[in-house]
Amino acid sequence: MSKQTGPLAPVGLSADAPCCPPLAEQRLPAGTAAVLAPAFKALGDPVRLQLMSMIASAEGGEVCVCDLTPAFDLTGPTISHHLRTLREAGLVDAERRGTWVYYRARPALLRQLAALLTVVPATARRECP
Amino acid sequence: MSKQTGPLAPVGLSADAPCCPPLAEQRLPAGTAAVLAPAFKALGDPVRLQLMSMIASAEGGEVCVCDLTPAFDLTGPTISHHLRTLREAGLVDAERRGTWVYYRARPALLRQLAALLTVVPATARRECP
DNA sequence: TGTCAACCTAGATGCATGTCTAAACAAACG
DNA sequence: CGTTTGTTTAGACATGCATCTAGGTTGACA
Repeated sequence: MSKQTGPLAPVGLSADAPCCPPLAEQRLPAGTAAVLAPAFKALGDPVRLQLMSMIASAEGGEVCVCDLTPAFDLTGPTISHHLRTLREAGLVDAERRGTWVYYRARPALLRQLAALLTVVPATARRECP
Repeated sequence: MSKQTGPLAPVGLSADAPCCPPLAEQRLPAGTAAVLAPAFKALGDPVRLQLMSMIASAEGGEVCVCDLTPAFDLTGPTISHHLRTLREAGLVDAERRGTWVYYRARPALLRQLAALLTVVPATARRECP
């Protein structure tokens, strides 16, 4: 295969569940767990968590790889590998424009993960307006 | 991160940040990433994600291990290993009462992870109090 | 006290992952 | 057309992890 192995894995359920399937409210089906666990796993590395943060918080919504690489004491290929992991998890998206490649976050899946983790304990219920 | 790598690592920053340090708003410091990444990694396995859901959604806030084990096609030791992983990540807490061991969720860290993932798109900015 | 059940620990094994170097590919520039 | 720079792929190596079987610990109960 000359091109890509897993370009933009569409995750399968990001489209129809935009906001709130909370984890603490009912037992997670095995299928959903199998789909979402890889996303958590992708965030389970300090380097990738920082990369994700740098991409998500970037001005204009995107970052050049050339700005990401020098922020770590790692080689270019290693950063590229971590970016690919984030890409295959559906957390980011890449686009080449001329010499440089730009990464941007995919908020749909991020929102889904956040909603899943949202715990609303009965003792101290707290709502965002 | 100069603490211990031990069993119930108190995560070190769960107490003072109750609500909203969003990932997409500023770059995550390396230290914070190193502390939070293990929690995401712990959730990065389908079995543990389901265990976490079963614990967090349990009636009365706790579950007996004897109710968790038969829900999977895995041996007892394997379930115990996964529960230990969740425990060492600070996501759950265990207590022995008589013959059985009960697990309950620790909402502080869960809230922190959820807040971190909260994406605040510029089009619909949303602020917590 | 002895025995049984629930749960955990120890050690082994095969697969996955993080990192590197070397090399390939892509785009710009002389 | 060749060279230089940015980025990804390929392959290798060491470490980590999910799972198992076997054995240990704890508590209840006759």
